Amino acid sequence: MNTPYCFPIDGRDSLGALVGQVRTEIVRRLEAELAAQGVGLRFTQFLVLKRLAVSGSMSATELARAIDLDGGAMTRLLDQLETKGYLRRQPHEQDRRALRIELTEAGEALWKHMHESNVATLECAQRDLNQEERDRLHDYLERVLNALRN
Amino acid sequence: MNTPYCFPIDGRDSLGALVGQVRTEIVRRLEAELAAQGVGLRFTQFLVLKRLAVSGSMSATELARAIDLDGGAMTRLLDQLETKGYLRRQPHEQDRRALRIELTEAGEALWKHMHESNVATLECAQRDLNQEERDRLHDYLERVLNALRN
DNA sequence: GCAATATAGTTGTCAAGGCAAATAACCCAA
DNA sequence: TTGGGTTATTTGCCTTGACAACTATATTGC
Repeated sequence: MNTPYCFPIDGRDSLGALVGQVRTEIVRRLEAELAAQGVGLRFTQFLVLKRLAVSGSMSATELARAIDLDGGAMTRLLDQLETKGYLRRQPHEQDRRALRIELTEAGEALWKHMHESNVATLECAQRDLNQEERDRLHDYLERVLNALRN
Repeated sequence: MNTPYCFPIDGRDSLGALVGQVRTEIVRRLEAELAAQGVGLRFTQFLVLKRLAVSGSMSATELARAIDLDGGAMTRLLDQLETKGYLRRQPHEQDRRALRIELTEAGEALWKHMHESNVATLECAQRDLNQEERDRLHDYLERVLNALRN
């Protein structure tokens, strides 16, 4: 019997589409949480401030790699956040090409404020997963990421 | 003893950043696979053709919702894929406002060709996960997605 | 030391996609 | 049936981010 067009369709979304949707929803939710707190920041801006708050000052390139963003986009993102007064470009001690991006007092204070939104969003996302499942999800995602990056 | 600036840092990337990076890498890998096959399509274009091939003809809005894309972006995406000859806009039988987007023969043929790239990419991504882990990863992601969407 | 190469940051350009407005058509209730 | 609200598609406008070119500085090989 001839069965044309018989692909192994699993009805499920493929991993690419699924992680894309999860990311979109996390971004949406976090930006909404921030807006509810009166903080008008986009997800990427949030990531920059978070990284600086968590890991401390670093160069623009290190920052760009840390949040997986293009260097050109980083320049303009730093412009925005510097204008808003949340960070400063300082000269790098060892490398005259590079910068040392550091949070201002206002940036530190903002992060303390945004931290709640961050926790709330992550908690909401993982609401239906127990601790063991959360750990496994994280583990699986990191293994997938490593596999993709070889 | 005073411990200023002691945030509960877990060293790990938060879920939002992690899924974002996974998605970026999957997109990158799939587009590279497609390019290696001589197919010059972007990830989103691929998603549209895949959805049509898997689920059959549907309206532009259904398509947009299925791949989580803005309606305006969908219009322009359909323009591109129609110009390339992979799909057709047909009038909708029941609803004169709507369209019935259907694959052309060329579109069907292209999907058969691209299917391999899709499988290869997913296999690469999940290379280090056994079947049980793959199922769990999928399950967790869908639960996270449902939690985020309420 | 010096030439060749690599890296940091900036800028211009472009495509993708989100949002809002406009138009057309549908649907429901009075 | 008709008026109000909703939905489908299209278009304009705008922001984000990728890529490439450029300058300045660092590093490496000889």
